[in-house]
Amino acid sequence: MKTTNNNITIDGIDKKILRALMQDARTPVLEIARQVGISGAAIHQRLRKLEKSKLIAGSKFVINPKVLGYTTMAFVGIYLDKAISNPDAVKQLKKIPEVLECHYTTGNWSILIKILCMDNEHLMHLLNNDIQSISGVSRTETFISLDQQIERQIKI
Amino acid sequence: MKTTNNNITIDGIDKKILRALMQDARTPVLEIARQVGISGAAIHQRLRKLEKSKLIAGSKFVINPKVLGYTTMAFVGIYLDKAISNPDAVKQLKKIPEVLECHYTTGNWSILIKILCMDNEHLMHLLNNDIQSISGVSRTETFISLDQQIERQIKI
DNA sequence: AGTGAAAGTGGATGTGG
DNA sequence: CCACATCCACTTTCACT
Repeated sequence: MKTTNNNITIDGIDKKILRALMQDARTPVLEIARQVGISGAAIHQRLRKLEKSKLIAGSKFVINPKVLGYTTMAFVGIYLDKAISNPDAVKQLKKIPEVLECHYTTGNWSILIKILCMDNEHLMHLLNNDIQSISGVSRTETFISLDQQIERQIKI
Repeated sequence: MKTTNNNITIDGIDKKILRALMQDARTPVLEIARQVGISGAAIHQRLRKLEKSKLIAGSKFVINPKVLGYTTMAFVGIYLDKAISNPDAVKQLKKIPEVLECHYTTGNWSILIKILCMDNEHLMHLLNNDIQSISGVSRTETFISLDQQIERQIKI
């Protein structure tokens, strides 16, 4: 029931605390306390330990982009000329708000991005006008996600 | 300054509220109130409206997997035999906790997954023992993410 | 490490502008 | 749609175990 890495040891109680907060960051400390059977103050102490260990990176509100009309997600593999450095390309990609993830990958492409658009037309527009126009981008390969069937964090 | 979609209208104040909470889900309502210059009660009313519209999907604690020793992220494109249905394969993939995302994609592959492992050996083990062994999986292509340079939600 | 209580702060709500 | 005031719940801290 214990997991040890990088000078941090988390036991079953820590895991229960984390699991509760990973589901809902606003779960009251006292409710977690009731669930695991120790006092609220103890939960609080453990949370401070977990924050100090940097295991807890923060908390985020998750918004549903579909409500705003963003319905088309896609992955785009990007080939870069040798002339351009990866950091320069990433700098340009950061300016495109629809780019949600950017990875420096092994394999065919230099860069793999995840991008969220309103619709196919929007995607096409971004590919042609914003991405292809970045200097050093020679070619792209696009994979549209018809359905995201799994979305989760690592299991604690 | 106004954005309208799917019967929901969010103005500049709503956007400020969302931006604050997307950064840190535990930002106190009263602090947001101070920032935008209206009362806490008004913020609260707007939050109820946003929740009702389903724009707010929830809140999550974000944990840093590196602290637990998960340092290798990869994307795996999966080819499926025509014999196997996509839902059946996804059902198997859900049982592998290291699989964080699973997309039904257009293009070469049937499925694209994002996977988080301790190291290359762990990745190899998962590919050979867990993923390749799923019935219907004929072939995979793996792209290791050497560095994730962008990670964010859609801009409000 | 954990408990229990005390003190401070923020969340939730209803009334009224 | 917002402000103010109230009440209640939660967080945070501390002395003690």
